Amino acid sequence: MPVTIYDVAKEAGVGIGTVSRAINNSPQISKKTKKRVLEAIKKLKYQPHTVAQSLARKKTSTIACIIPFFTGYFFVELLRGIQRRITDYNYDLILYSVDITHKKETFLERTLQERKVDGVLLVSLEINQKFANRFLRAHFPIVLVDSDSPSLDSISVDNLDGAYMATKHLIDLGYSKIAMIDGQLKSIPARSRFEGYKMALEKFSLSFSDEYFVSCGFETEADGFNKRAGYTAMQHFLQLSENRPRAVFVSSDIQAIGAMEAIKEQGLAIPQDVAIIGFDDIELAQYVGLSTMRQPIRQMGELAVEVLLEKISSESETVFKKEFKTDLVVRETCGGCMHWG
Amino acid sequence: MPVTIYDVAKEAGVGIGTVSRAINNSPQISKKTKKRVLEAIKKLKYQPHTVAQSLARKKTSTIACIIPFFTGYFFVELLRGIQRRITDYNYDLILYSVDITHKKETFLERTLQERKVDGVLLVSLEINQKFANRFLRAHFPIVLVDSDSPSLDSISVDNLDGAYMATKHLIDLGYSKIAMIDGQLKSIPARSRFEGYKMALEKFSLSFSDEYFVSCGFETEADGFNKRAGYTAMQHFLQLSENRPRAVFVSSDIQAIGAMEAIKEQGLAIPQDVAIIGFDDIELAQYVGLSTMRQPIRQMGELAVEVLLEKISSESETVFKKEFKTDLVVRETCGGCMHWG
DNA sequence: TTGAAAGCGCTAACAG
DNA sequence: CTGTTAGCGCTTTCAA
Repeated sequence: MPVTIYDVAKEAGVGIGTVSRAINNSPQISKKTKKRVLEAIKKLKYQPHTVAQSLARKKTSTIACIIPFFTGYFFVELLRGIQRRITDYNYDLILYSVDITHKKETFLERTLQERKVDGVLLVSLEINQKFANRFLRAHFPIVLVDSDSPSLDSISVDNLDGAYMATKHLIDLGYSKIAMIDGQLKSIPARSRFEGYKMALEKFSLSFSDEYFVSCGFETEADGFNKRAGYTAMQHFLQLSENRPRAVFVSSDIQAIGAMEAIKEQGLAIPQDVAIIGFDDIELAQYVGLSTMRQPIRQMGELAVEVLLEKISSESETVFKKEFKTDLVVRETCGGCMHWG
Repeated sequence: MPVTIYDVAKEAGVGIGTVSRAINNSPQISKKTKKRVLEAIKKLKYQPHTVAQSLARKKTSTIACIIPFFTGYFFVELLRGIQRRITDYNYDLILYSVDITHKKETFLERTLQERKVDGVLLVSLEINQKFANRFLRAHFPIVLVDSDSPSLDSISVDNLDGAYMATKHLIDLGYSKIAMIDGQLKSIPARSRFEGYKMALEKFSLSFSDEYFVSCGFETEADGFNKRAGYTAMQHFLQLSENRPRAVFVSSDIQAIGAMEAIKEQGLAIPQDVAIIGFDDIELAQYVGLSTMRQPIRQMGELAVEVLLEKISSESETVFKKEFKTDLVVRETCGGCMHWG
């Protein structure tokens, strides 16, 4: 039923090789015959069969993106950037979403083995050395986004710097009892943000106190970057009553929103009683007036695709590293700078 | 370099057909040889090449999802449902995201021609009869989600009923000057919601007035279901000053949020001066206390996959139609029912 | 230039 | 049950 390259060849009175040359803009074909073949193609409404092409070319024009779905806005925005570039380059995107039942290892294994995609984008997920090596050995292109690993390409955000700036913002505003709510420390971004926080304290001669730091390690389900975790962590600080921190740097906006709920539930005001600064600049942030550190999410997605496709086509061995900076977005939750209606 | 079925056959001392039978759980193979083959497979770390399988089987175990990216939460939630089921069934999902530069027709054409996927999920997008017929003629499975077309499978929401219930809720609360802000009327859901609104007015003997209806038709970029459209539409109503509506049913939460901003900017209070009810129940809704009609988004996604895969495997010709109902979620923007802290 | 033929790696029909 | 063989639809040498 479907028309094949043989039908076209017959119609045009040429061999199938010639048809192939015509559709692949091979220089090894005369203008004349090419024209004839193209006409036959149009007449028969022929379309090459992608799967057959993939098999013959050993290339699928498809990449995989392995991504955790819990991250809400960050994920959507990143995917938007990825999609845009992917489509520009005429590639296809297979989406693998990691959740409680479907682990990242499953998908890494799958992409590595099935040869259904030419490369993979691993988003916000760590990769262990064993897998990293397997990708390297197989010369299977992979780029990490919002994550990092020494021997692999990666596009990330300078979390340490962002956390430093956030904490510094609080200090600049005059706060000194500054706490931090972080994600699970097994997460690299979480660790870097912790470092940035401590670095800022140190730089401005404020001492770090265990009491003022919660890492949401009790959240086993995910990475701790969720609303409930923020809520619970904040309750911990509020129990300190008069000793409670007057400002807290929260490692993600979604946690910050949970924290804000806890504060309001205690009948306390933001920022008068407790100031809050988040991280991410998710869409919700502007609605609740949350000051935060913005990540250039879309750009990260676009760049990731560019790097991956470059890797696929060039086979170059150099590892690519790019670290974006974050921007401070001042809104209402830190006080001090309130200059709007 | 990569190990093929021939290597396994040689290692196990059998023919390639036997190897194929072993990996495809064919009943036509003895336990004994199967065991031997499986061992050889393990020893050589053999993995079937998906692309080759696809070509031979004429089946790709992949489906496409064509979806507009502007819909934010609705989209994420739906995709979550889709992903879950897709993974359960061991299928892959290729994502095509429609935006200003990349039109749905491009992707419909692509899926239809390239034979890279076994079926397609068309989300929140209309399909014209010409394309519908092409899919039908090609026996190419397609299911519409949050959309409809007479001859194709579809999973949608009872927008008319939802709009009716929303409007009725306002009426029950005692409002009579009830306006509506809708998306572009070229959108089917927008039209149905308009019908539901009018039907409720009529049922309770309130008269419909042009002045109290704005369809965001001036928004050319997209479907009008966005924040700015809601903001602008609400400004229109507020210009009526004392004649302004006292309640408005807004066709989507995101527009409702824009409308709420316009109201607050005028120094008016919600719901005291103007009550608002939305549609969708996006995540933001709960943060701003927006009463709204909830759509069972995740379930729609899951069902869509089930229906599509069923269609792919069974070749049945019966068209499947499912219409979910919406649920009223009462929060703070309509007044009357405020019974929480 | 062009046609013929040999794969790409696998499935499935066909003999035995 | 199992091996052999003929495709699946295309790309790519290799001669001519």
